[in-house]
Amino acid sequence: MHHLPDLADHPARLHHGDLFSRSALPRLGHLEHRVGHDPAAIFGPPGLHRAHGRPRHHGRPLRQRRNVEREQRGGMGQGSAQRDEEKQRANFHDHAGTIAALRSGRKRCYTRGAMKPRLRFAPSPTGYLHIGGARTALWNWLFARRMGGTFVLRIEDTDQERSTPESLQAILDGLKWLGIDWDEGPGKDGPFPPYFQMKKLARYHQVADLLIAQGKAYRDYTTEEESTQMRRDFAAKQGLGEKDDLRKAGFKYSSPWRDKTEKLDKPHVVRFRMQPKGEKIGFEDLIHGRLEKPDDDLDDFVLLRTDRIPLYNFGCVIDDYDMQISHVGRGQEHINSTYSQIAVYQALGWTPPVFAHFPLIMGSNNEKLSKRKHPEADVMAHKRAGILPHALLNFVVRLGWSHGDDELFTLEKLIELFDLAHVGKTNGVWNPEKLLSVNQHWIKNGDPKELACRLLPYLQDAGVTNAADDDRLITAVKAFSTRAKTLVEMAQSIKPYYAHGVTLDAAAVAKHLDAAGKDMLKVTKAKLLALTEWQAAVIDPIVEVIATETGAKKGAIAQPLRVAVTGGTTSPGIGDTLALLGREETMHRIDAVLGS
RNA sequence: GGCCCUGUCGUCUAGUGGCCUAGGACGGAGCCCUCUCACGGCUUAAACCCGGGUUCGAAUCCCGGCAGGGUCACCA
Repeated sequence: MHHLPDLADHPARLHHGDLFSRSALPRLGHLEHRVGHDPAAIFGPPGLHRAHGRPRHHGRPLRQRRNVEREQRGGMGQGSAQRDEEKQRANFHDHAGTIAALRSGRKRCYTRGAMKPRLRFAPSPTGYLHIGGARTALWNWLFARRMGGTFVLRIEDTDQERSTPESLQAILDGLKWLGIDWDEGPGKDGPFPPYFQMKKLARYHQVADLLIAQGKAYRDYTTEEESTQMRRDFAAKQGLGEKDDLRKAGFKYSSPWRDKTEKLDKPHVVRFRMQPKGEKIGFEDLIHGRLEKPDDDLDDFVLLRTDRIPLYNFGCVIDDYDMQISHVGRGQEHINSTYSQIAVYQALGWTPPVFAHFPLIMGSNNEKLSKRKHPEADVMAHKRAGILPHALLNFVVRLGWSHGDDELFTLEKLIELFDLAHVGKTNGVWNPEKLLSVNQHWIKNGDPKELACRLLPYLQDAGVTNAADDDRLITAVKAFSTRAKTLVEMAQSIKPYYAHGVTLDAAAVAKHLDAAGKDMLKVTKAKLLALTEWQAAVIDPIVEVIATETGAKKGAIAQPLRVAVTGGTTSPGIGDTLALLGREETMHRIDAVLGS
């Protein structure tokens, strides 16, 4: 069991003692006196999502659709309960209007007035920042930035077994490295704290009690032994063995406490009391359109564990509501849990946010990219491998999203161009070669000065201690910017230029430094000695001059020199190479070969 | 197995009924440039899962197969 401490800079102005204060959670003030009453009185009229403040723009097709629904249900005006439901449905369908607007490129509904979208990234601190999580964060962040909305970081630390402070730090570090910042969250006070789920347990309990009071949830006192016994009984009846998967046989848990209301002084979980009407339950997804399934397919899932800690499907709903999240963008693996969450929203009379379920990122084996099977799933592993943060962002943003034939984007361009309408539906496979080529592009086209700064730590790691963030390094970066796919590679390439002397490659020597090669080297040396300046621009012509004077091929001149000063047959242009080395070191290496 | 989602070159993708003889990018092959290695430029091979419909016309709409993925916890 771990306990997550506050971040050093997290204001943490909320303690359990003031959890119910007005300033902290406005609605909770009334809640205390009104448990058991109509939720509308506590939470405001159903169907009015506070994030938007007022009903949305009513598009004509939608109105028509609603009218059809009304007719099907036999007209309107049958009492307030039904009107509320009507209202709620109407508002619910307004999301479809938003979606239509968004998909058709009309973003006015967000840029005009107070309707700024609020998005969030809600990782659980149970490991490093995952590449899939990073893309989810990026897309949400990009959308928020583009629309002038708010990006919230919420920590879902309710898994007490696996959550660790180290993981939290790792995730924060990963986001920081990528340059994804947040407007509200750890270390950034916002209007709807706290941003750690473990700090608002009382809120979840309160909502759970409300649901129980309304018969929409129940206390389930079934012990673990009893439930395993139920499974065993089922297996026995079906003639299944211990190892058979009960799900495949259609096992469905059914609690004996489902319809009971007594409150016992015994440990229990709180379960949602699913009340299927034999209808479809579903939602409009920004990416997939209408998504639905039969409501009797859902079971009585757990809201609160025995230790009173909420489970994902519960905490998530309450937080998204409390934080007034307007759009939930998350991975496709959450589609099936969304149906359960919709049921909670409906039970509470809350309008759900707009959902967007992103395609998954798959490993080369075409399985969901996982931390265990795919080392490349770790964002920071790419930092260690010498990938530029922006290159990783550029690569990952295109995995499932497109802007015509464009592939390379600056961050500014992404903020300008990113939209959910062009997020695709199909899972994508992680392609390391492409990442490398994107990285190379930004190494090639990045600011050499910035690159030099970034390169320094990699040089340190490579054992180069005498490099500094100066003109020489910038020259080196320029010389190798078209020759390195990663910063690690670049550091390796640059390393020999910061050493004294060089190890000669035997094959290279045999090929280029035979007697003739050495003779040519002497000629070249004499020309170099005569130089008053030491720059690529004056060194390069020497090869040309010797070639015309002696009639030798340029290769016969440059290669012996190259082998002598670099030890091998490949390097940047000979002028750049010598300039980088400096006159003194160049002469030292030539003399070492000529033996004088 | 139930339910849910998805099928365009090997991979990422463009494509929203005629601009498609299906475009771009990575990777592959080849050529050019060239003092080496790169960069760059050019060329090239490579895909609409299958079968039915709707339509004058389908990669695009509908249905059925098939295939892949996801999900079925007191994880998130």
